[in-house]
Amino acid sequence: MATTPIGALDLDATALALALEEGEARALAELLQALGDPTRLRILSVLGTACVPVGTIVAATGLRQPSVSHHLRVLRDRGIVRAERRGAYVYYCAASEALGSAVAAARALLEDQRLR
Amino acid sequence: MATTPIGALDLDATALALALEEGEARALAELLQALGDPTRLRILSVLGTACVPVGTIVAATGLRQPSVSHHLRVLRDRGIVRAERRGAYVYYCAASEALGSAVAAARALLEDQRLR
DNA sequence: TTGGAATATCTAGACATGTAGATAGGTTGA
DNA sequence: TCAACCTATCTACATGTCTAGATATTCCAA
Repeated sequence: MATTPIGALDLDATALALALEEGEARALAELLQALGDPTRLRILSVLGTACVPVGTIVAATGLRQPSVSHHLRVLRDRGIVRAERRGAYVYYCAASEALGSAVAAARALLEDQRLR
Repeated sequence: MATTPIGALDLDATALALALEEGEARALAELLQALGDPTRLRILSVLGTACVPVGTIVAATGLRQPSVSHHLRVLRDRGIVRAERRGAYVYYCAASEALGSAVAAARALLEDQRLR
C-alpha cells in the first residue's frame, strides 16, 4: 500500500482559501492572460486613468497603429477597457477602477519575489 | 496639419500613474502570463497557503502527474511557488504571501466587470 | 543492492497568440 | 461629393504554449 503523505489530510482545510471553481478559474485565467502581455501593459500604462484616442497611444508607444488597434480589441473584448467615439476619434478608457489595484497587486508580488 | 486630439496633452500627467518601463512591463507580463492559465490557477487553489506534495495536487485536480509537474515547473521558474524535498516527496508552497492578494485583486476586477 | 513509489524530463503534435503589411470603413471639413 | 485623416479588419506568417505519452531520475525500505 502506498504511503500517505502527511500533508494530504489537512489540505482540505486550506484548499478553500482561494476556492476556484472550474468556471471562475477559466474566466480569471482569460483576464490574466489578456493582461499578461508587455505591449498591452504599456498601452494600459499610457491610458492610466484618463481616456485617450488611439493616435495618442500610437505616438506614446511607438507601436504601429494596426498593432495598437489589435491589442485594444483584445482588451475591449475582455472588458478591460471601453471605447467611446468622439467625432473622428475613438477614445479608450480603463473600464474599471479596480484595474489599477490589480496591476498594483501584481507589481507588489513581483517586487516581493525579487527580495529573495 | 493634423488636428490635435484634446486629450493628448494632459495625458502626460496621468500616464505615469502606472509608469511601466519596458523592462518591468516584460517581467510583469511574464508573471501574469504564468498566472493566466486555468490549470495553474487550480493548482494554486489547491496549494492555498499550505505546502503539499505533488501527489496530493494530482489527486485533488484529477490531472495527470506529468502535466502537474510541467505546470509546477512553470510556476517555479517564475518564482511563484517553491519546492522543498521531504524524503521521497517534494512539497510545493506558494513562494510569497502577496500571491493571495494579487489573485484576490484580479478576482475583484473580474467581479467588477460583471456588474456592468 | 534491489524493488517500488514519487517526481521530473523529453518528445511530438495540436492549438492559440503576436507581428506585420495591406486595405477597408467612418468621420470631418471644404 | 471629395479629400484627408483616424481607426478597424483581414491575411499570412512566425512563434510560443498546452497536452499527452513514454521514459528517466531520485529516493526510501527491505
